[in-house]
Amino acid sequence: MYITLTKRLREALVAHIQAKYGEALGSVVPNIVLERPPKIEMGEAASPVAFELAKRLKKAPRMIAQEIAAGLGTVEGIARVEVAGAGYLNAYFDRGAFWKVVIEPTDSKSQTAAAAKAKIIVEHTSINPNKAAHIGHVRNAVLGDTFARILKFSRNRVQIQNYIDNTGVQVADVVIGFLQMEKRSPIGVMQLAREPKFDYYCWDLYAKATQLLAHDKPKTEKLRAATLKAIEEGQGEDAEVGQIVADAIVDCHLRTMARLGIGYDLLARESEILHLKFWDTAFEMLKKAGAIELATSGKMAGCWIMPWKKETAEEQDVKEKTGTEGTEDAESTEKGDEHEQDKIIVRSNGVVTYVGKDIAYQLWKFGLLGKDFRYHKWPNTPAGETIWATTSEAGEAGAPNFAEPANAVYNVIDTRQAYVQEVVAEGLRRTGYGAAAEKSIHLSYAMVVLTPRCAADLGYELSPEDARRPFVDMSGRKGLGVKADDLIDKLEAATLAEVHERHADMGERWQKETAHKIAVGALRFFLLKFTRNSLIAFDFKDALSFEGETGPYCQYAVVRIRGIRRKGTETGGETVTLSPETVAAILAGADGNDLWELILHAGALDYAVDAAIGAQEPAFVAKYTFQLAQAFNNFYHKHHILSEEDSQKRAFFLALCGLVETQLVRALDLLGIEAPEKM
RNA sequence: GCGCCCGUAGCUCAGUUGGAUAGAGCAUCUGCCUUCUAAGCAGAGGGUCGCGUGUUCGAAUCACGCCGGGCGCGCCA
Repeated sequence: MYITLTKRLREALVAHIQAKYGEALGSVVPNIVLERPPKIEMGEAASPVAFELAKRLKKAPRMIAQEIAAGLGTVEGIARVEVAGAGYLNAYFDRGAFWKVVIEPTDSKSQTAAAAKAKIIVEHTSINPNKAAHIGHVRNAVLGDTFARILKFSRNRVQIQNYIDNTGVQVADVVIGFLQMEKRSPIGVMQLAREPKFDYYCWDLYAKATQLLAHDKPKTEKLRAATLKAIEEGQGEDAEVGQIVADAIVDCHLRTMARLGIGYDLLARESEILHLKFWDTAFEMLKKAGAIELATSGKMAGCWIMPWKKETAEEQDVKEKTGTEGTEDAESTEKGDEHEQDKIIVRSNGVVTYVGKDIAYQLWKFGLLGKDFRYHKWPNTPAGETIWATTSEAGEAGAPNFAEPANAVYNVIDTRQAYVQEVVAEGLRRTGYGAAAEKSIHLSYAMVVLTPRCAADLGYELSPEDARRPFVDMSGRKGLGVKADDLIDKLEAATLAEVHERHADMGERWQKETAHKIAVGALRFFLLKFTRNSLIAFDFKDALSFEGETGPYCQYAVVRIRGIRRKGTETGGETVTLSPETVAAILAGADGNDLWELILHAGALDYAVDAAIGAQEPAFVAKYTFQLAQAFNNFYHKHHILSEEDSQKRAFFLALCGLVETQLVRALDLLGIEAPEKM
């Protein structure tokens, strides 16, 4: 609701300013900034636009503000506009009218509007299927899942894809571990893959394998290359074991993520990108468009590369005109070789790199490749879920239209891959799809790292240099990291102990379910409260905290409301109808400010969601949720709802509780958090 | 060396695109459970927004330069 009013106000201001000062301003449209004033006494929305106009009109800002305030006329839902300070325009909402809109249950007509919106793809998780998921992977999945929920809330049609690199080096290393180091047969691996915690087994094996492979480089390079080639081509025991490992690990990842309420629509597998010749098609497109070229000399001779220079289009124009392009003698430039940043797309042995495959995949997402996968239902999905996967065998009927071109694609990938992601987008651009390149959005985030102390707690011996550093990277190769399932287990144990203490009378199953919800709330909120750019230095103490700015705090506010409403319906059944006048009277003046601020905040979820999408920042919704819970707790302590003497006031309080509950539950749902009935 | 990100309270972080007196949580200290669940609330202390110079009515926010930290730059992904 907040966004509706500010939008209306902005439009009115633009129209009025254009009409009144249009001539003096010429074609310049002033930037109408609307902000929240620091105090509620100053209104709900304010604009400093008069300051900007003052320059052009050569008049005092306060004078201009007064003129605007006087001439603006009425705006629906806004009671009045006042001038404050040196020239601020402060708008005061009609509190009663706001309440009336916000308290009405939202109708279902928004559902029909959803169908009209364009399709958006969110790709997230995309963990190499060769080991257990760690907390860094969970940050990726939680960010992607939450952003997808936010997009859906804003009535977009969202398809969630999880890219499975089942033919990469990481899988190859584990295959080497099983076949060469442990001398297992494919059947032996298959049996092992059915055991619980297969992902944990691979976690250790992968660390061992890379360690061993690092010892004897020349020999292992060959072994690795051969294994990788066999896997890519789908030939022999290597490929067989690779398939077994990748599929089983994907199952593990799906189960882990399902614990956190994270699901997928499609598993897009790299093997199909290869086998269905997606790359071959993309390769032709890139060559035809001149996006890539065959290097004939230098160290990259024989490779297909994408020439790459970090410069803007204008700079390129200048270069073309001045003719500084084409200094081919590499000797003269030596280290500062401008080809140093050229990106290899196809290796000299003819094998395409990850970037190439990703370009093909990205082209497909936008419906530009002219090909499609075949699909089948993924077996062994977690209970209640239907997940489709690509296949190169016969497809299964009933798959959603995955080939429908996306209007926008969000790829949730950590910030270290920013450069490679740029290359992928550039690939689209140079193939002639600039619009798709613009809509190809890298939703980047900083890593989750460990404090040296945390790493020590996990039992890892740090090298002296690592111990001196502020943080330690998690590393699959080193086997260093906080495994997702371990952390969730730990959280569930901690919450269960607490729930048991508080509700010993409840059944065991109920206690476990409640503990689970709280654990998920704690973990998801912990990962979402940081903005994407912020490095998370993981610490068990913070992650296991249930107080303050945490998920359980937000859940607790809902639980309190439910308790009140439960007791309210038990004790008194009197129904009191609230008149708009009564509400307006309650909210009027300074006495009503606190209540009004709570209502205002409850009605500003749309604004938070809008800002979150605009900035691609799920943390905004987490912040909103916490603040709403905080505002409610404040209200809760100030007013005793059920013992309120005035029946009109009590009815209002109860209605307000209902409003806050609705909005909190919605906001929490966007974060993938469910509030329990009691906790 | 080049490129990207960051530097805000003791610690961990917000700060919605340049706005009014810089905010939370944790930690510390002081109060509040016979009243709707204390996973809570109220209050206190704690700041040269890394440093400097600019841009302008106005800068934590923008530009440039330093200082300090992280990441990326492989025929890995």
